[in-house]
Amino acid sequence: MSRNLAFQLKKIRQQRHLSLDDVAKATGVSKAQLAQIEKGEANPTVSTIWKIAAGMRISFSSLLQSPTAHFMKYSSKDALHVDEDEGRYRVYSIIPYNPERGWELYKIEMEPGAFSRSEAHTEGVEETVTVIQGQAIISAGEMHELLEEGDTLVFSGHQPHEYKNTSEKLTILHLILQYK
Amino acid sequence: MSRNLAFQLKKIRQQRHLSLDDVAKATGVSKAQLAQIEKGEANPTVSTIWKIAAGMRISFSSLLQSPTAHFMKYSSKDALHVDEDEGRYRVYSIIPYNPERGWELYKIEMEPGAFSRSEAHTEGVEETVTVIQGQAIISAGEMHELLEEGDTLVFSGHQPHEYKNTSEKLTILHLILQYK
DNA sequence: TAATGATGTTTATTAAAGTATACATATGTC
DNA sequence: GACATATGTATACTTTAATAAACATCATTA
Repeated sequence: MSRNLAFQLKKIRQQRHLSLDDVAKATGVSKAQLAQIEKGEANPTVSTIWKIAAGMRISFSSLLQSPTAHFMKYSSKDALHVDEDEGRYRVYSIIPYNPERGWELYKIEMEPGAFSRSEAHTEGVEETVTVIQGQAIISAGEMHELLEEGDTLVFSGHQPHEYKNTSEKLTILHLILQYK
Repeated sequence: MSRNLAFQLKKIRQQRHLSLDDVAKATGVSKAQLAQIEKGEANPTVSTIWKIAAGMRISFSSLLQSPTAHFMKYSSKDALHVDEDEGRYRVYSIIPYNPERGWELYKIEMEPGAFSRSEAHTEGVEETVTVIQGQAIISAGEMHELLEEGDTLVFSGHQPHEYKNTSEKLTILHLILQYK
């Protein structure tokens, strides 16, 4: 996060051939703090960000947006997980939510017969479920669907919904939660 | 600025029927701090904003954007002004730059014969000049234009440009500076 | 009516953001 | 080579963001 700021500020400053003193004068933010920010070692307040954006005549987005390409590994070893249905329904967070991205990815393991029910999420949540292995019945509101290996279902999460493993083997799902 | 945050956070929290304790648990930000933020009495750090956005599953923009309608008076009495050409060329800031808006508005007063030259601004600046009273010659790069009362000229500010009052009376301009 | 629980506010403390100053390092210039 | 200027870095200090815990307020229920 402060990485973005660090990168963007330094980039803009150098594009304009300005020194830290120049920026300090233009924005009213101290040189020391600007240096910290550019090194990604600072955690500035909104008022500081405002002063920088205003002084540099740029928008927030151009300050906060991530540089460009990512190359980021999420290890399954680090994946947090939550159990339901007495440990027979297990949810692993693969990619956690990120305000820039707007969605998150889970892996779900369901023992034979395992079951989970979710209350309606907040408005504007869309669920995308893919069956990696096994099969499952997904219900949302009045709708029901049997999904087999390779099948994917998309539905609105703002209604109560259920996941059930109807097969005799372990079922594995990938679940993408997209927030409006 | 923290006004926006205050408004949006409270709105989202209430829409979802959550208490401050709920949000504190979901975001990892203390209840006291959340209360301060909602009252607009806080100046949170980016990491705090990140925690709120991530925990609430919302984007930055939805947290930082201004509520809706404004109703804001900028008094000419408060307008900062800068003089050039020995006080015969006067610039008044009417609406200061604001990162959300992306542009700013100036009033310029030029005594007869008054003159001002600007070096090239940073890339992506667009100037829009309207003659309120009198007349002026605007030059930008190789181009020249005589503007009379009611005329407006739009040009890129990333080249050296000049303003000159060629009339016998006080000339008044409105200048909008739009940043990319 | 007292008690319980849930919610927001206030207060005291700690951790860190922000500033100002001095320091180091380079790059000319006489 | 000494001096001056400009630029980024490190240090000491002040202010304040953030936390945790106690407190106030209100509703619901026994």
